[in-house]
Amino acid sequence: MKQLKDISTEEKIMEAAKEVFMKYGLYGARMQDIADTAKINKALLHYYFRSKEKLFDKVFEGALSKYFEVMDVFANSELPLKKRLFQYIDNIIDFYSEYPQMSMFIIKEIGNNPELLKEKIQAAKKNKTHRLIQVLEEGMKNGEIKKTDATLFLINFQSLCSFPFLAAPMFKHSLNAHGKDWEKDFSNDKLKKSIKTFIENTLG
Amino acid sequence: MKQLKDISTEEKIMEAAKEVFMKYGLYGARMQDIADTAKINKALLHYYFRSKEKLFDKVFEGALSKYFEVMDVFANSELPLKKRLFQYIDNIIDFYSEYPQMSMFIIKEIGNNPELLKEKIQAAKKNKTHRLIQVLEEGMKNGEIKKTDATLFLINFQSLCSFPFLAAPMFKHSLNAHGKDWEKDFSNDKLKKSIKTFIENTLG
DNA sequence: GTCTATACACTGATAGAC
DNA sequence: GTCTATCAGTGTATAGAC
Repeated sequence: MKQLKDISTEEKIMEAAKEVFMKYGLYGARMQDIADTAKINKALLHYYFRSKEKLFDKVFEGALSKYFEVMDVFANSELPLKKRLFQYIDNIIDFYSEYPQMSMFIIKEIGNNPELLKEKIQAAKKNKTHRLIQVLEEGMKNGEIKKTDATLFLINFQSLCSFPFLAAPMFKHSLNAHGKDWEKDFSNDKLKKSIKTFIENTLG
Repeated sequence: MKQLKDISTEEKIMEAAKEVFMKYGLYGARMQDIADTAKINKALLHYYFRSKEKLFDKVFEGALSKYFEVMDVFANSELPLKKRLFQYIDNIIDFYSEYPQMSMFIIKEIGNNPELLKEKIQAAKKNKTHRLIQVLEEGMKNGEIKKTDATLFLINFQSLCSFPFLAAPMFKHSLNAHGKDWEKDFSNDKLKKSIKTFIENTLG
């Protein structure tokens, strides 16, 4: 059984590692930077996690499962399909709001090391995205929603949910630089509503 | 006046630098990696561009202006507003198709160094996004398009155009892993059409 | 302009005191 | 478990031959 003290330091490291790895990626991140952020010594990083790669793996694994665990709520529900989609929108937007860099981090690291990470992704994602497409196609078959390209719908759907948080820094600079106020113009509720409208228009 | 030989090597470096910087970012990229990619010696990098930072600046500047220059086509045209939007969609999708990492690169680097890059972004973007919002709001005023939140529309619009290319590696793995064929299921034309449908539904 | 050799700082990682 | 000191390897950058 772990002691409270152990958890504290280990989790301090994990939190710091998450922050730094998400910002700079595997190769760009510096162990010193992680240690400073966690307010501990560099050597402790190697004491808890043997190497940079191992620490990164832990962070990446955690990010992946959190990322896809939101999809469970959607897949397991017994609500009507469109209600499930709406609920999923609420959940995923709230999730991104809390972890704005999550999506970017996963995409970027997968893009850089596709082979290395393949198994992890598949393990975490199994029965997630796949099930969503399946459910969509079933819903189209039995007439619950309008017929459309399920894959393309999924892409558009994920785009609308994810990109605003990825590109927030850019939007912020761009809008603020021209007198517009991002904090005022953008809100999670507005975004949710607009994505729901997209669903209504696309799936009827 | 530059000689042809000079341009050749300098551009070889720029191409290689673009590739490596986009993949790993400013801090993750290695000069050796850039030199290898350009098939030249490491010392030559410093001969043409004095430092890593200076080389990065050149790459980032080029990326930014290319990224926003696509918007010019939109802003300067005298076509009806919706036709301009449709033309912009065609252009930006073709552009991302050629430079899939461009959007990610800019977003990521702006996110990491907001202060450092502020002026460059503003210089490159001036009268671009701003003008687009302006044009949209004018179009709503004179009844050419349906009234809606211009900022939120812009976010959704950019999301639909950019994210599919950012997340392509993830989508690819996810779909291929479950029997679906990304290369078959996804095409630029399908994406263009779906975004145009979004425009129709949103702006009437 | 292009290469080799090298200076010098920084990085991940380990040893050893406490 | 936590720290300081330190090593080997790699990184950016420069000097100098051709």
